[in-house]
Amino acid sequence: MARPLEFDRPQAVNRALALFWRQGYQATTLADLLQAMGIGRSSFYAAFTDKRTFFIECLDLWAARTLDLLERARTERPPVDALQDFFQRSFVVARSAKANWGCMLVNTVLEMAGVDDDLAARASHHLGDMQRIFQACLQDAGATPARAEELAAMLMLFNEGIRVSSRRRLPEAQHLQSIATTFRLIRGAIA
Amino acid sequence: MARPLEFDRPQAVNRALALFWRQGYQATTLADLLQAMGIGRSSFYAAFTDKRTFFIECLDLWAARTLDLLERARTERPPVDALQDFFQRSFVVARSAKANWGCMLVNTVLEMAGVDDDLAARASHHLGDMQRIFQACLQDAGATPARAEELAAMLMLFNEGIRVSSRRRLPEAQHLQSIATTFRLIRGAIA
DNA sequence: GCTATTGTGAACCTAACGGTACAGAATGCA
DNA sequence: TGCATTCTGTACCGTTAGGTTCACAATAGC
Repeated sequence: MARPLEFDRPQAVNRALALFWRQGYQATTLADLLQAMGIGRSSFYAAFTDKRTFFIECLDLWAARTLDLLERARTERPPVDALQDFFQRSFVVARSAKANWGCMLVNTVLEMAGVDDDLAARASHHLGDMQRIFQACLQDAGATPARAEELAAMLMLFNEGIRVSSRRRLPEAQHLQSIATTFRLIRGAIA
Repeated sequence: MARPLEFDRPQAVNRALALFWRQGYQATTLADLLQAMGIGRSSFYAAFTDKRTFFIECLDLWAARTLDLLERARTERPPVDALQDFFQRSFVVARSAKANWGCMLVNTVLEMAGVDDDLAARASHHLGDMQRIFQACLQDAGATPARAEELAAMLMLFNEGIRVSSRRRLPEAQHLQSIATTFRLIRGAIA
């Protein structure tokens, strides 16, 4: 038939995702995206419809990867260790990649609430999925369903908080300390 | 000499502040501001220099009011009650005013980090001031300085988290529950 | 090698942004 | 009443945003 795509789609999406993650939806212009992805305007619109649709694709991808990371950890370690590792790892990885941009879902909720409620709701929905995995882990660790639900809610609150805090360029030791303290409490509350 | 200002400056600032608080800096256009404030373009630029400068004025005002609220509560109630009331009140007020827009400082940190780092740093600085009051309250309540510092950090994390959570339009009971649970832990950790 | 098909780069479009210029209206003072 | 001062409404400006158009280039099938 005709020519194949000339650019590496997954790679281009990854580069754009990093931009959206760091700068948010509004502050990321099409020119930014095109330069980072190394493609032209028409290729972009042919492949991704428009900026907003593309942002949703990136957001969903970010969520899927994060949930997958969590689920994978759950099969490899004791459930609470998996959760604690999930938080710690997100800081270690962020530091080595110099990509301390928090949680894209949290960022999106705060940026878009009151501006584009559908986008905010979508991000919020993904956070709900995350919280459900938290709850499953805690239940696996022996918490009663009611207790697991309560602790999962607290853990999500902690997640939202530390992702904000991590964008404030505070000493990193504080964050690791907070994680340690929080999980000491969690472990105590399960028993 | 000449004419006095024809508009009510504090009122105009309040109305603009509400817009910035709800929509953030980028999503709030000059046209939005002018309409809400009920003034013309030239009056705006004569009185407030430009959009960014004006945003800083609103941000600082929001912070000053919040810190004042906190300090005032501190003189009227036992220190930990004052803190707990501060959080609870922010939800009660927000509900009655249908203004559940979280914390303008948290919103700004997340919106501007990586976009306008000076603005983000300014908001972060105000959060630091808040945290110092948390710490003072906890110390007044009998915590050792080291313990007060640790708990104040956790309380700031909780603040950042619940302000994100409050923009997700979740059932409000969950938030009041979280406040109660958190302060049960705090009180336990002081003793 | 010819052609139908499809991806691409560059020029272009409209709308909206933040910000400025300026004429005129409203005041205080003589 | 006349003048100097200053605040305000409106028109305007350059820039940039997201999005479209279209001619051309590159491929696969014959």
